[in-house]
Amino acid sequence: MLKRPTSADVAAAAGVSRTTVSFVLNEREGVKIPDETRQRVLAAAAKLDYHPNSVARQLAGGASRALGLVLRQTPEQVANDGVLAETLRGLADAARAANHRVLVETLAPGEGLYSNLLRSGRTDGLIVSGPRYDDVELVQLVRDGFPVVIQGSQPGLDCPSVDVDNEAGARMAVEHLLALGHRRIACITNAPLAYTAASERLTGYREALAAAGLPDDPDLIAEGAFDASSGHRAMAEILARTTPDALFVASDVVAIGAMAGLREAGFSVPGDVSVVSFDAIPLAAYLDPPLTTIRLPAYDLGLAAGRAILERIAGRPVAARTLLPTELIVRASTVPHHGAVRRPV
Amino acid sequence: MLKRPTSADVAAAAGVSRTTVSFVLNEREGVKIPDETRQRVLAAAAKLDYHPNSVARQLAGGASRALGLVLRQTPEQVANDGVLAETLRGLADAARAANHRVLVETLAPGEGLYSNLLRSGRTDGLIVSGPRYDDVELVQLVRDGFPVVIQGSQPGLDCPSVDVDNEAGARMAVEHLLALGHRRIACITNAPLAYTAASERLTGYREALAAAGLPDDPDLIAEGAFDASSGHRAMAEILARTTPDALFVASDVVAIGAMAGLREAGFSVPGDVSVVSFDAIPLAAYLDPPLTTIRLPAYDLGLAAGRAILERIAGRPVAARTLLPTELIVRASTVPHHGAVRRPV
DNA sequence: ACGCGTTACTGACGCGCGTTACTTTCGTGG
DNA sequence: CCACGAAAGTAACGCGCGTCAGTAACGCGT
Repeated sequence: MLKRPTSADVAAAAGVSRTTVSFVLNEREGVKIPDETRQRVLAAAAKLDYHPNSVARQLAGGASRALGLVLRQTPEQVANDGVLAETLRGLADAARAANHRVLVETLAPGEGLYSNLLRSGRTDGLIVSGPRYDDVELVQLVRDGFPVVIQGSQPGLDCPSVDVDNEAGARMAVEHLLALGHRRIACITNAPLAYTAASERLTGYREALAAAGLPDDPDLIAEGAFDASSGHRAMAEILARTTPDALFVASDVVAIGAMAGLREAGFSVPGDVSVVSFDAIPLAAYLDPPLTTIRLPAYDLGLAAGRAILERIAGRPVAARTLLPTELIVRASTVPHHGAVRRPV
Repeated sequence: MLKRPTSADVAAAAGVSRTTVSFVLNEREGVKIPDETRQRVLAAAAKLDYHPNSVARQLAGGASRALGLVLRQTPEQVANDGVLAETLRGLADAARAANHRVLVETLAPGEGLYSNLLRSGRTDGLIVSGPRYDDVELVQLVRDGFPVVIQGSQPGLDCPSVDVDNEAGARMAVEHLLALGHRRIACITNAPLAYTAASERLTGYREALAAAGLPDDPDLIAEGAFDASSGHRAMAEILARTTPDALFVASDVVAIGAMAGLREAGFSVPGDVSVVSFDAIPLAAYLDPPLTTIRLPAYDLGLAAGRAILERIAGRPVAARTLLPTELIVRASTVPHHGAVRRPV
């Protein structure tokens, strides 16, 4: 592979100085370049197939024009995350609009040193997805004043965060079940409660019940953990204790496992148990039955996170917390309650 | 935010030259540094919280130590790709093992200029996922000798590619149905046939039928297109023409739509129609019925692609084509054929 | 003829680091 | 006592570019 042309080569070919080449190619304002010269430079650059070395440009300019996305999740979480690709797309679009790139680092909890991405100047800012409370590196990074945006939430950390409104979404889901006349409404979380999204969604569930004057019955609650099998297990736990007439599962993927559990126990959905879940993965519309679910605007989430970190990098103030609205999508997995709770066949 | 310390600062603090600092921190071989000096340098670096500026290092070293992943897919494809996250994880792990990073560029077909990633020296090599035949930039890039690896396949392009063995996988799926006694086996593709993965899987289907002495009946074949709704539509097309007793769908996601179509038409799976699909997304095990499917080793695919591009960057020869093996996972959606084809209720 | 402003450019430095070639010091065998 | 080599370390250049201060040429009014 032949050596790449440099701006000096272009300068020589155009018969001008390197400085002039830089001025022309960067369309620098405040500098007058006659059209004749400009054309000569552009022609030379085109003829040589010149592409400015962006690494050198970064060094000279002091910014890397790259955003780091740190996935602080276990491999299982990543594999089961139905909306990660969409979020990434939103982030990439936000970055591209500002002439930045996205650098991805997948790093399971416990693994360290992702902060090198920032401290080494490889990225101008970091978006951290799904951090845990015990993320010491992150705390230090924020304390040192580096541009960081959390995707999700991390109470107690003085750092802007972008998230979907989990609480309102969950409340909306449960209110839908209440409006249909259901009263014994179970809840399976999307993850262990150490995850803020999980505890927020559980809070939304409880708020809706409380607002309807219903008691908070721990028998109706079980913990899921990202994948379908956890939903299956959680469902079995609940059914061993009691029989709900409706179910809120805080994740479509977990809901699929939960519904499998219901089927095995002889319950039909929505005949015996209405089910509403959360996320609105594309598949949800094609399950049997099609899932009523809360739409999580994944693309917008990535876009908002990208815009937030770009603002922070630019030194502009950013809202401490951005909450994206959710939306209820009613499908066939929820139906009105009909009198007594049905018994399994 | 205070200025980051440079190697000169460390040198001053340790009372040595910048060169020595570089030697110590990079553990350069062939250079003897007494332990006392080494410790002094390391201590100074630690005290100043020094992190080498990787951009400067890239400039000096001539390599960016970054791999570019270009997603040449439509937003719909990305959203419905159940294994993209896994592939990305494999790629990121491969990169990390070689001290590289992954830079992601999502670029729908038709949009241009992703080649800047490479030509500007921002990345050392590119992995292009799902390119189309008319990708002029890609052809030019390969012709110019830049390190590129295709994830998928692109016949006619002189460039290493890494893919799953689609043909063998599809053959395995159909052979499984044949072994169960099925004879009227329909096929719904995962994508339009312009996509090589789709046409390869269709070829595998045809080969299996031919090997069993069965005719190639076009009535039994329909085209899917990435998402569940396309599977639903394709299923309707087939059912309008004929009634199969088994079905091979070249994608789990599309299969979910197809099964919804079967249900609507009054057929049960696997009672009336056995279904086997492709990809083995995590959810497949929890559907109703759990799907028999061909496992696509997504993580390994990313890992292999990463290793291949790293080899190419290192200047070592790379196999023109790497095919990863698939695996049949038998679940409840396939059962033995029982005499006559059942009619819908 | 002279001063002054404008136009059209350029020289040279700095970004932070890797690296080569060189210097200085010291121990040692002859 | 001297030559020589190893040990320990350094000065200086280059990577490719952005950018500021500066300069040469020229027009113009007086």
